[in-house]
Amino acid sequence: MPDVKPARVRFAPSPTGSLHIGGARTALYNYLLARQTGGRFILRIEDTDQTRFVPGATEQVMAGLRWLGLQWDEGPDVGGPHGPYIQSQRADIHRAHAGQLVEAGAAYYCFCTKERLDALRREQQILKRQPRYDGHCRLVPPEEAKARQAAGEPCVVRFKVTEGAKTTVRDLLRGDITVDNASLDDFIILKSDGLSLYHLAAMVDDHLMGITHVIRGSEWLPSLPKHALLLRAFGWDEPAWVHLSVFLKPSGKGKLSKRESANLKAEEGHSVFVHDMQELGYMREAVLNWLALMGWSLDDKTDVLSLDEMIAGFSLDRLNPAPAAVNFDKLDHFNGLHIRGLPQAELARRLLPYFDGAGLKADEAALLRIVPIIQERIGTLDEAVDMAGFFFRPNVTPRREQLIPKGLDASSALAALLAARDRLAALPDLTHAATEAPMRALAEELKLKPGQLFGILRVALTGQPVSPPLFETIALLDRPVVFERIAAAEALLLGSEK
RNA sequence: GCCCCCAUCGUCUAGUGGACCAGGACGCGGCCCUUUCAAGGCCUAAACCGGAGUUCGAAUCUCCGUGGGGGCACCA
Repeated sequence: MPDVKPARVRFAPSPTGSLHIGGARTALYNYLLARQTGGRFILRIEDTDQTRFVPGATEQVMAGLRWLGLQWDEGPDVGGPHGPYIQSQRADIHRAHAGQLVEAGAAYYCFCTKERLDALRREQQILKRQPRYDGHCRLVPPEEAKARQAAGEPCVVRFKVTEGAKTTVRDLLRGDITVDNASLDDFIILKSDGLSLYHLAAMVDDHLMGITHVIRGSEWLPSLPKHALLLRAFGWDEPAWVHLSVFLKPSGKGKLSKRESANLKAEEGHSVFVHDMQELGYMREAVLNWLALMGWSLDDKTDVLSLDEMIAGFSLDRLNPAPAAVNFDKLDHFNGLHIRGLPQAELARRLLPYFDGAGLKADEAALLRIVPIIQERIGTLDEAVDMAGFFFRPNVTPRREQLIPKGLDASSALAALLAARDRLAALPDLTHAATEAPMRALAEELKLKPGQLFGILRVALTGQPVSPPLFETIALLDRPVVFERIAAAEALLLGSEK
């Protein structure tokens, strides 16, 4: 194992929506490192901006992680030695640390109004300069600032970025990243409402929670120097920084956006949200496998991995820093692979909710009987309902034209159907072994291709042109049902020509 | 506009100076199997962004372009 020291890592989403695949992949990598090293996986909710708070989002994120099987060791609901794990409940801690920086001269109170700041920004935009704070309140004498702050004058706390210097931070995937401090402005760490901004809150909490590795999205890369500066001002050690690449749209052109992905689910049965995955018939194993391989690889050929195998084989230095376009075809492929890899009883168990959801009275025992004939022909779990729902419906409703194979007309199809019925009726048992030979012989007698005869029966018995193999299907249907459905098809073929 | 990051088949990736006329996977095309649909097997097409260096030798190192992405809030 490359990392022998137990890692303490965190997944720190803001409660602004449901868990999406980008967040899930970040959570996964954090989880893998924690499990591999015998460390701890911490869930922390970053809700310092109440204006963006979405009710229920925290629960949705937790549900998504649980569904994926990424259970956290410390978090809002399970607690832990470094709580609370909801950032808004740590406001006092953040405020005290901001005060500490002010005392140390590393930060200062800023009384600039929104109006002044807006005007400043506009001016800078017109001059085509990078918008940044001009350091106006740096000039307020500390005693005066303290007095004004104490008197209740609205103010924020800004971090004092040393001018004329450069800041270098090491990212595990990208090496040293150096920026000119001039490109950083004196950023705000505490808002006028007394709540911390992300930069301060995250660094204080990471330190207090003993975080050893910060694995997060690359959208944080530009503010990495700020975080390092903050940590250094406190005199704290830096964690190992790992900035993951973003996910791109399937076309590879542009970032995967939630808004643009809204139609995905309805239009092509895919979704960027973990909460949709189960409904769409995906298995957690497949989603995990798919996600893991977008940005990480075990070696040059392994593509099927269980969560345990990922834990065993994960390595930070096999992470890929380049952005990855998501490929839903590949998710489908993995899903099929994992479905086929499931023990039959387990697949039956997992299929049950989909039949329930479709209002079909299936049970595990019945599903277990049909699993052998559908397991290798479904790509998603919900497809089992389309494929085998007819087993659980009282009757089927074939379309008349589907009962008539290419090259035949209604009367010859009918004749074939009735002949097949008579042969089947003569058999004591409708097992696969008993039915196939007579049906093949019949086809030959009627000068039909086997597929033509079988097609008529298939549509009559299942109501659909695509189904599990015919003789296995007949064997699983109750005998009376077979003849009822044939009779119904007969009636349909006898009916009006159009 | 400024700052930062990234760059191998259409896509996900392997590749850490010679073992690469670049390997695997998805997808595509073809063949086989076949009662539909799948699954499975076999095969084909398909890439080192460009240009300068460094080196006996570069997909691998450096620089410059170009392209893509991210970021520049009292958001996270």
